Amino acid sequence: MRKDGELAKGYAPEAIEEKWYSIWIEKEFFNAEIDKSKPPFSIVIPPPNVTGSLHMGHAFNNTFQDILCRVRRMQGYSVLWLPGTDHAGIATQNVVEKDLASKGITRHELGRGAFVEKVWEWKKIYGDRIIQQMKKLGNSCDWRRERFTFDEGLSRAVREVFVRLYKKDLIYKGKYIINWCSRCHTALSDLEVEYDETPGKFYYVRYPFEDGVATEPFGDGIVVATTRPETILGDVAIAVHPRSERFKALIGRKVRVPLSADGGSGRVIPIIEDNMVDPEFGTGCVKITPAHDPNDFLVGLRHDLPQLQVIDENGFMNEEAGIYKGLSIKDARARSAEDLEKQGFLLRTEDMTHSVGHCHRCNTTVEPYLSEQWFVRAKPLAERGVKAVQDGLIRWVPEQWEKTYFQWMENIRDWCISRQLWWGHRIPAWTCGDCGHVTVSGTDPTQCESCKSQNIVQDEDVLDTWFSSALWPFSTMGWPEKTPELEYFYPTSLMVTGFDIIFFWVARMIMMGLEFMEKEPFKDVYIHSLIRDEHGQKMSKSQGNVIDPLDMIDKYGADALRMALAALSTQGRDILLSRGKIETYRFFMNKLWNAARFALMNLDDDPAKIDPACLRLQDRWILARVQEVVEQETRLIDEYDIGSAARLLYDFVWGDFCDWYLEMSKPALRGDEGEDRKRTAQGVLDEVFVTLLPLLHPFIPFVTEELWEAFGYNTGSALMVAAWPKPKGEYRFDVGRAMQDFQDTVRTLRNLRAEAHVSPQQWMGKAVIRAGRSERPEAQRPETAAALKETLPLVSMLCRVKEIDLSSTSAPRPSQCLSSVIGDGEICLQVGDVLDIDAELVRLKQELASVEKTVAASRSRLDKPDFVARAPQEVVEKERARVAEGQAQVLRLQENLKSLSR
RNA sequence: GGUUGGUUAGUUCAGAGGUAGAACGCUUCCUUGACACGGAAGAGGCCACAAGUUCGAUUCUUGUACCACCCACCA
Repeated sequence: MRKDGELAKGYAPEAIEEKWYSIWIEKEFFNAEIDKSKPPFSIVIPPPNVTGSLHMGHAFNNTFQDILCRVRRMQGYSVLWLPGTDHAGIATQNVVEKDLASKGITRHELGRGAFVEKVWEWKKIYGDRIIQQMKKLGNSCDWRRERFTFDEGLSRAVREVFVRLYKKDLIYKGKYIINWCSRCHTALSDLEVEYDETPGKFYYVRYPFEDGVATEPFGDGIVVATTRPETILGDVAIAVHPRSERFKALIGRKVRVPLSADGGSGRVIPIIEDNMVDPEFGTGCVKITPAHDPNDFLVGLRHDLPQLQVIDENGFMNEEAGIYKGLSIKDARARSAEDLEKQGFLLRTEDMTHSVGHCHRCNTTVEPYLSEQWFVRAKPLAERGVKAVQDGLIRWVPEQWEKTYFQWMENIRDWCISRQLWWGHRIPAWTCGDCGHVTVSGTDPTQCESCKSQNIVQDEDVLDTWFSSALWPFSTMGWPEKTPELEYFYPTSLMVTGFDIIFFWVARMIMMGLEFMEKEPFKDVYIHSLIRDEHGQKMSKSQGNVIDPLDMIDKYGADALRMALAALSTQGRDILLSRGKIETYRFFMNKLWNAARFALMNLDDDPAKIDPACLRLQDRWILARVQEVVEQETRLIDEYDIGSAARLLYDFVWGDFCDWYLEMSKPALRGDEGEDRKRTAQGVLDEVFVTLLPLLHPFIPFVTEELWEAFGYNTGSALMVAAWPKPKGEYRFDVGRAMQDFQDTVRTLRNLRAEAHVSPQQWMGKAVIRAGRSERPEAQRPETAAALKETLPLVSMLCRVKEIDLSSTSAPRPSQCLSSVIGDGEICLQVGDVLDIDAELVRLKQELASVEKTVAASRSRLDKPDFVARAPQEVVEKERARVAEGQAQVLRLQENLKSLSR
């Protein structure tokens, strides 16, 4: 049953969005069922952090996935879109700590247990909030299956993976130099460090020879350039390049460290040779500080040097630093420089820039720090990951990202997975207080597996949050159990995410999926670009340039936001978003709404039928266009080209359908062309909407669902579960060219009118279309003449011309008219005394010049024998037709000029 | 140092080997029986630069410049 004329004049999203969302939930349309009669389609959502609220990046990412899920559902797939959230170790711990700090509490005052309780409380509030926000967007996730990376099932999966990797010797513990954030008080993986070019200083420091023997060309010591004089206290050697003639004589000699912990004379250290030294850089000699520099650490291992730590985990000088103890790194640097200078060891300083690592969560300078950590041996896992992509098991879209992935995977380094935090999966390893053996176990052990002692203590550390995210595609479906979900929905069909987490997440999911499921975690991985503000800046709270998706939904509706994000998306370029751009798509919603309103005002209760005999040019054209759109839309979606898919619908609805077809359908719908024509025009409207609404639904689910109901199409069920349209052969009419000519005619006539500044109130005159020049048969288009004849009343209506005649070009030309050539004919608009002869002469001359130019261009092409011989026949023909038509137009324009000048 | 992407209208961006498109902004006109969240007309571009391939390059290739991004190194 149609809602006859009940539609409000303007589209109001707030009234319908909530209503439809609860209906969809109530009817269980989002529920994924294991249905072997249908092909599966599955996506696991990139789980947002529980720390904050939904931002534009989430909205974009989710819109993309929802569009794909809704299309596949309509295409008959059994769709699983599995939602959830991430516990986000450091990020969440930081937020909660900050919150506590505002109340004057530290986590240490609370203790580990109570603190973790607090974080859980936080998670409950903010985790729920972000889920609510996803629902407002219209996400069609199966909410029954919502998971959390730190929930019971997933924690079990994490432990299982840890134990299995440990047993395979793919996880190990060791004392290595790692990235340390002294504020977060934890180790970081290489990926969690962001490097910035920072101004610094080179300190040129002299290390005197221990034996006091001066040696040319060095004098009584050698000079080393360093940016970190505070680490001199931790020096254990000086290294030079082995094949450097200049330094050869020095190898094996000893120097004295120019600073000491007690203020006296420094330790004696050897001069060694190592390939790591670049003889061209700095002074050609490097001080070796294994405990505070990653390269020096490796040199130290090669030469069996001691690891002397002088900086502690809080970023202060430690016991070993003696008189410097307690100074911050910054203060110690100044103080060492001062002392070196006083004692004549500092020769000079030099300004320079170098890149300095910062914690990507809190921006504190990251220190290389020596400590015991857990690592994943990444190489064997990465090799399988590379092979899977090479074998075509996983397809990257756009393809270029494959290269980025390979480069990283082929140079992968071991992954530091332990974090000195409280919020996260605790490492399932127990160290024996008696024998020192480490017991790693899936269930909490009561005794040491080696000596059976009960004196065992669990490792304090937790796992990197990405460790659990890496398991997301299968842990969410019940692994390590063999569940029906895994069997039916794994591997997932598609992963949708941003390029910023290819290494953090995508690569690691691939490695873990292959290792534990023996199958790739997803078949396609779509990498989208990032959302920025209208000036191309990253959106951030501190910059104040954040556009909150929830605000936008409140203001413009979820559909407008979704359509904007979809239509603005392009491959390989960031999306610059602004409120104005979203508003554009809000206007589109209103346009669609009003087109539907117009249709409903003109449709009767009983369905109209199309009588093929009553179809006119515009009907055939729009029906044929709809079939093309169905075809293209389906193809674009399959190619994940969501941007083009959205723009195609936008342009079709606004341009072809509203601007042209609806206007042209008005006389028939009014009944001006008889009852049969009215019924057929109604049938065409019906046909367009019944096809168009399903195509639009994945992008703008709310408004289309409302309209589907208003049109009465929802017999039995909702649009959300309607079938995806297929092109209909009976509507493939070949009328594109004729319609094009019709449109050109209308546009030209309107243009003439606008040029003459004649308003419709002032005057509705007569126009004559002169067409069909017999002496130029190659430039003739009989189908156009026929079509124009049929649609002449429409030309008159659209151009607001009272009277219109179609005549032959051999017929006499009307007097006192504006004219313009079109095709092989011309359009004359009789304007009577209003005609400004001088202005018209100028205009005609311009038109003549432009036609002559195109004719000349085509001619020069045709004059080249190579062109005629080598260009495809149809291109040559086109040029010939262009010349012929142009020549006809030149003649006509010359005639007109002559008759006007008289 | 290396990788990848970008350079098209005032702005933001599509685009395709065969005469350059949209949105927003701008100018003029129009409250016409769906829509002023609208309609009509218009102005506005050596498609960054250079060479090559081609009958033909804004489109393909290679360089150059500039802008982004990422990776590595930085004593």
